[in-house]
Amino acid sequence: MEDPRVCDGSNMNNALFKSERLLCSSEVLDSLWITNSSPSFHGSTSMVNFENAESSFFTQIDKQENGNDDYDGSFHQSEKKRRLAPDQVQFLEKSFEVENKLEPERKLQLAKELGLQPRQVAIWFQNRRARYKTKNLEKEYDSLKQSYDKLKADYDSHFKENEKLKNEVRLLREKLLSMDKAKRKPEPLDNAEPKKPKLSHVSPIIPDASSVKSFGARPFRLFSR
DNA sequence: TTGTGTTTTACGACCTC
DNA sequence: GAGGTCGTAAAACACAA
Repeated sequence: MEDPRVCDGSNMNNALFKSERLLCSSEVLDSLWITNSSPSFHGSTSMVNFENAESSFFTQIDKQENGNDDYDGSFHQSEKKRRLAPDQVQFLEKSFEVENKLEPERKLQLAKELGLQPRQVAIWFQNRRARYKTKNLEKEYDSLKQSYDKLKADYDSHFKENEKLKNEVRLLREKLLSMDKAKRKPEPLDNAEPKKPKLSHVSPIIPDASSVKSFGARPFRLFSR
């Protein structure tokens, strides 16, 4: 199996991520963790390259600040679904590369760093694992299909060869048979009577005339006196 | 602009440890 | 019981017409 900490480029919109996604090591993530007390994604200075997701980031932060540590039941009902900001996604991707499972402590830390609900982080990891699995299955399918195609090509080629050889055997057998026939039955000479087969060794079924005559000359008598 | 296909976020049901 | 997968709904997004 492939290392789950791969960079598969699912975040296609983020050029920054594209350029960094080849660095699949824990150092990558470590470099993203902010060691001082201020969360790395709080404040406008951290918001670069938001493209179309402009408003979501602030909304997420607001939610986190108003909510408690974990899932706020009213959150999903009152708010519309919003995409995470590219920066948040990038950070989560890096974290996923390091470890695709999420321990509670890490979940809380990521949530704090990103200004998200811990539940959102958990769900993001769940979905990310699902995407990873799907991608892996596709890869596996492609590889299996390749093997199958190769095997089938081999089989077809061997099948053809086999048919060819079988045909060759048939022709040779026919040739052999006709040669054998020719040996047993040579061509008759012109104007010659065909020879009768010799039947000397065969007992005659019908007795000849002489034996019948002698039998009749001497009448059979059962009781002689 | 709109219809449509794809991706992402979020959740419930169920499973495993 | 916590956290996992799986299936799915729905919002967000991309893009052709």
